[in-house]
Amino acid sequence: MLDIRLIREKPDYVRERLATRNGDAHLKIDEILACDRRRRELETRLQQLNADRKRLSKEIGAKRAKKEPSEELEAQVRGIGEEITKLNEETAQADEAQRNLLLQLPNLPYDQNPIGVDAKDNPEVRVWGTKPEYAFTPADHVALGAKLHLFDPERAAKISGSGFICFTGPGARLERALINFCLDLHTRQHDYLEVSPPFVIRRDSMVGTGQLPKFEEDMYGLENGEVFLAPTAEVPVTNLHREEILAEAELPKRLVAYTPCFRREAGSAGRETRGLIRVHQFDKVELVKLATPETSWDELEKLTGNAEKVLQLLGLHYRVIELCTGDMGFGSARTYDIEVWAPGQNAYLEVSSCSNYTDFQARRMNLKFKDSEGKNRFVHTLNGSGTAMPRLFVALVETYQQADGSIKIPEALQPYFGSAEIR
RNA sequence: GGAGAGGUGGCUGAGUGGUCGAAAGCAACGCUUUGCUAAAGCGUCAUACCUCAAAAGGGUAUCGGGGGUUCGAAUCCCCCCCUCUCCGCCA
Repeated sequence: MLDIRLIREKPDYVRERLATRNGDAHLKIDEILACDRRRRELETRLQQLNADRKRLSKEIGAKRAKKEPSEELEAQVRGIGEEITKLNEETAQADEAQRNLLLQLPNLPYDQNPIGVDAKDNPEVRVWGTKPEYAFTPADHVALGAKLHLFDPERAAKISGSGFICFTGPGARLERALINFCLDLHTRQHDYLEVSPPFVIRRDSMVGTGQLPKFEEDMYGLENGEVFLAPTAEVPVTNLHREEILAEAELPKRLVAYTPCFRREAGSAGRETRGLIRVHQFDKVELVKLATPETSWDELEKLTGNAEKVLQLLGLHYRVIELCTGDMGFGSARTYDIEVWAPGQNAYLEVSSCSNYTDFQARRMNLKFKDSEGKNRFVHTLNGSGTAMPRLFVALVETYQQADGSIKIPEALQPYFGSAEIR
């Protein structure tokens, strides 16, 4: 959520920054400003009436104490009360209208973001490793999975529908090994605190991180839309400290969580539907940071580096791209995507998206810290996958496939997997 | 799921219709005193919003959340959320 004062004071700046995104957010500014003017006008009038009522009610109390008649005053205040009730309603409506407008507005992109329209405009930031070469035509993970019985899409579809996975045997063990490998790396080497949060999320927390109100159709809802399945651990973990005032010394907070992620992927039907690449439920280890505004950009670099470390230790070739303004997510001010090479796809797969949300989410969830001068300010929230499992699984089995159809397990993962190959 | 108890400022805790944004204590911060420490004394010590060019100042709201009764609600009534205890069920 953007600061209404910023919109009020620098509407041109806000419009200009928003216009670099896709969508029509920048066209909403005038409507918001009009709403804000009306809201403040109502509020000022309401406050004046409240002040009158308060003052006169005290007078009534004083008169009664002295046994003086007060009927006339009481009638007058009753009249004011009726006006207040009416005005109260109007003001509440104006408040809500303004909040709804603000909740629909995406974050301002960072001033130094590359300007662009879509994924084609995302600059490559760095590349690690090189594409592996094979003396044979590398198979894709679907073929490898079928041959080695790593997962069973048909039976998963039978119980849950298309777009769900059921890992089996060595595949299930590999999935579990990857989760544990990531958690151990971030907790032991990168000093993140592990949390294991609930996956069922209430509306206000979904609003807090920005999934609601705009993206409800992408979420799995339960209990008639009262609660939702978490689409990412970002939601429960970032909301952990919602409505709190943290001490500056506690920051930055580094949190890591493994959770399954549930996504309806509405509108994605038919796209990347083969295999494990786009599914309704997948495992992910997520990194979340709460930082001061002074350090958040630096923390984003570190967080991205922490996620990259997963791929480095597994020996997987990847590249980091920076999202241009047109391709960035709703709440993000700056995003790096990490894309791992998948030989069987002959393509890079997004396994992590590392973003600084600045105070966008903190404002929605009222998450603050007390700075060294004792002032309460909104924290900056960051998150990034560290990393998303099924695609990491895909890259790993496709990269380490051998001519005989077996799969080698990289050394760093062997203690977790329990053996050196799958055959 | 059933029955009961409760939710007040950073914490403890008083307050059952008026002058209460809220006593008192603790913690914190500042000043004074002091050889240091300790202690004592004095003071400060919630948040959001509105008004104002800004500051100063003024104002409104907030005692879990929402609604109601009333001239007036922390206090009375209703709904919801949360916590605790007991019962039932259960991995």
